[in-house]
Amino acid sequence: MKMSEGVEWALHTCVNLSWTDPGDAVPAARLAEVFSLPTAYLSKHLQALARAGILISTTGPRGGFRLGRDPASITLLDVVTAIEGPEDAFRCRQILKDGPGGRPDVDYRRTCTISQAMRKAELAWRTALAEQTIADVRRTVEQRDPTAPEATRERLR
Amino acid sequence: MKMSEGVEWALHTCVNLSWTDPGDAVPAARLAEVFSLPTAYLSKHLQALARAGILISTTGPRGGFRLGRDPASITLLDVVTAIEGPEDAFRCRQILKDGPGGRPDVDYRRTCTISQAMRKAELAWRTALAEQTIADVRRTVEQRDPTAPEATRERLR
DNA sequence: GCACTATTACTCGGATAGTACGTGTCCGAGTGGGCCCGG
DNA sequence: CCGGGCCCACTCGGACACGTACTATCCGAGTAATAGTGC
Repeated sequence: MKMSEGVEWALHTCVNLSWTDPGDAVPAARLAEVFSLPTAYLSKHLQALARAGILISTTGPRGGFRLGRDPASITLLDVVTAIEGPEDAFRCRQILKDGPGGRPDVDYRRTCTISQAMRKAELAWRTALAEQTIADVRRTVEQRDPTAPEATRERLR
Repeated sequence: MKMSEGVEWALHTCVNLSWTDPGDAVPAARLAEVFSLPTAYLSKHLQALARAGILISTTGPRGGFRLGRDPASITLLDVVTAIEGPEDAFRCRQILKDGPGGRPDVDYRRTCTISQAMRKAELAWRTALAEQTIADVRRTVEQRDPTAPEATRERLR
């Protein structure tokens, strides 16, 4: 069970973008060079964020990516879901259907006790992610390093 | 981010084994045919459970797998960790090291704010898994289908 | 000086290879039971 | 009848292919700024 490292890239990028002027778009190449990331691959992940409405992409000169809405309304769950997709990590294959007494018309993803237990845990995970926003992260970073906003802002200019 | 389906197999198998006599071992082939699973592949996962001490394996005639300890002391987290490994789904690659002001001697897996936020969520997930045991699942199943214990017991004889 | 237009450089976007991990399978080592033989 | 030893079938365990999903890259479509031109 491995999460795409694109999630890490996406989160850092969103925080960085939250320090720029809301109207200004930053090209993927600029965002990538901050962490020495492969530009094209980061771009691929940013496209996913754009499809989810987290970012807004603009083509042409002076184009690039900018935040699609207020950082306080972008949860970590939003970003993770945009990159990883909406499916749960634990997929109930409903093996009870192939077992004794298995009914083809029953949705064991809901009725199977084990499936329920695993879904309960994943719900706790998703809840914890949904409780934290990009704005929360940004605020914590600023408290630890007050120079970060201006430095990042200058770097992405 | 996809969890191995071996987790599902392992959990069902552990519950089934909890209904058999503690002293009796059940071969992997018998355990597999209950859900029409590929024997060799299930066996591979059961080996992992045995290495973790969740199951005890016995070779030779009348051999097989049996629970290594009381079902009440086997948490879902134990099983998941045995199959999936101890690593977190989110692996901080410490991209801050390659960013501006990155220090090579700093462990950003602990200091990075984003890493901390993701770890917080995974901790919630692990906690939820650790709160549920094989005995809990077994009890719920028995309440819904009182015939399950004896039926399974007979099937694995 | 100003408006319009054609050019041009810039950016995203999806289509295309490479790689690692999860999936699936097989055969050999080891073990315990059961049968045979002798006492 | 009983004990011991040998044989054999059974089971796990690790080593070996296959498929899928993540990683990485490239080139083309579209766009907006810009420079040039005519009025």
